[in-house]
Amino acid sequence: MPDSDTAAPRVRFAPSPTGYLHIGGLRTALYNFLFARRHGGVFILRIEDTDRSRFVDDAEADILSALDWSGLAFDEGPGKPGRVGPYRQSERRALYAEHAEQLVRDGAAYLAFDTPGELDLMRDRLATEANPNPRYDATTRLAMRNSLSLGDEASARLVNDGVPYVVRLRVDPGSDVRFTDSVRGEVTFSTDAVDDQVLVKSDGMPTYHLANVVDDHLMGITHVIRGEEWLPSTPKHMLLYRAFGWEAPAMAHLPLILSPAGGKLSKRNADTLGIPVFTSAYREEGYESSALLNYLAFLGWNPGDDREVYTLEELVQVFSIERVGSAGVHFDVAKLQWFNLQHLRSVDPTEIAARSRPALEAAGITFDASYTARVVALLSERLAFPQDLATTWRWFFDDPVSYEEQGVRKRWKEDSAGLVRTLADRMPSDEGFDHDGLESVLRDLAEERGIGAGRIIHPVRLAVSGVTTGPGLFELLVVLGRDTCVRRLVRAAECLG
RNA sequence: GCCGCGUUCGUCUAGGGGUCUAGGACGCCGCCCUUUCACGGCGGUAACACGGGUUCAAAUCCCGUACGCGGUACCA
Repeated sequence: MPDSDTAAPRVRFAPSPTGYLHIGGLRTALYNFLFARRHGGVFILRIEDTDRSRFVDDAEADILSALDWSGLAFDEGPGKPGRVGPYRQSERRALYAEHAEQLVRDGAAYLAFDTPGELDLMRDRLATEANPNPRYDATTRLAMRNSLSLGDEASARLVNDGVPYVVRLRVDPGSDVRFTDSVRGEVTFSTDAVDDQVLVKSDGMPTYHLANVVDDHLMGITHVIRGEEWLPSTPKHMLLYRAFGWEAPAMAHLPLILSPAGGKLSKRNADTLGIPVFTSAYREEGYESSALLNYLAFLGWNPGDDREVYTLEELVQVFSIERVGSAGVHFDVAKLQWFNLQHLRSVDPTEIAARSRPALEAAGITFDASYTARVVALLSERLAFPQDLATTWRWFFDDPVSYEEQGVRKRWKEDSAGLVRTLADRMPSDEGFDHDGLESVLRDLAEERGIGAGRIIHPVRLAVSGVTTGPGLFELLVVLGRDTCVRRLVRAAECLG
């Protein structure tokens, strides 16, 4: 329906299966998704697997499952055929070859026979302090082995002899390439600074530059939304569109996600700071996908008002590419965790309980769905992650094995053991074992002894939980149940004296 | 080195010439909730990189410098 409307945008997320889905990649996918949904357009997933030397076998499966987990459903892509497939570049080789041939015929590209060794030699020869990275361009190409320097007959002979070659874009210096970027405005590059980019590698595979332009055109992509690392190669793409005589899609280059330590978020400078770089790790750490997406959406974009907590559906309603910022953004786990807390609040306790099961069982706790759900409900907004039940809140499942030292020093007095024992003796029977019943028993005891309620409340909390923090005392006692409470009170009285 | 992009509290940001003694959120700190608390309420800390212009008026426009980031591959 939307794809039959020519006015509807078509966007794509085009990851390379050279690794698992990076968190920055997820954000790029998210912005593409939001843009497509916001404008009633089509969101396409395209696998850019043209680098067979860096190909990772299960990367595509990881990308697919990460997208599925986060709810970024694509309309067309591998396993979801559309009219412009296939959606894996390795399955589109013939298309690139045809187009590369066309460029060569038109004189916009040429054949180059230089071996990797020869290229190194050229760079070594030409490299100076002032120019450490010599380019293969108009200033150097005539000194190299290509169809321009050798002539058509000579190069045809080489091709016939089976000499490997690449196809390079012929970039004419002396002009400017100008385009409007939706997030940065007008951007200009001089063709003097653009090299004769390789379009087809000697293994016959296209490079990203060729494949991306050919596919975006053939797939009817109207808006290219990608990371800023692509900005410097955009002039090459523009030159290609021009050479093919095609209209270029609108461009939007997203600010990069930076590590708090500086630089792109990578395994090296992020993992060590506790910031996972792969999407799957966020799932494993117990994040809500909606919270991750919410956080990612706000990394480089904001709706312009003070509201920050949004579901994916709500983000679709307010997203606009114009409000995307242009400066690099630092990843902040603390804020992500806050978003997670916000999102977890709206998840049903039964569901959270179910999700905590693996962690509880790994901790040796026998899973009890209804009891766990009651604990979750009691903890409500205090619970940051389902698996925290097995750590921070473990005492809801196992008797405390120790008592927080500082808490004992501060709250456990000479009379505590006696008070706790007395309370254990007076624990109401099953019918009276509720919030009010417990409170009156405790307060009566305080009054009887002529002491403040806190004198009993604090030791009791310590006795049953081992710590000094948690939900309201009476509510938690009710959840723990009479037998557990009595047992823990008596035990604490013995241990702490 | 060269090319490009960027620069408002520690972080994410609002701001698009006067309403800015710069607002919000996270974090942090304090107080309150006389039962706790990582919850909640209240309050606080903290920023327009620097230098020149333009203008009656600049965080907002222009130039330069510094700094950061990206690119500079037969990787994407």
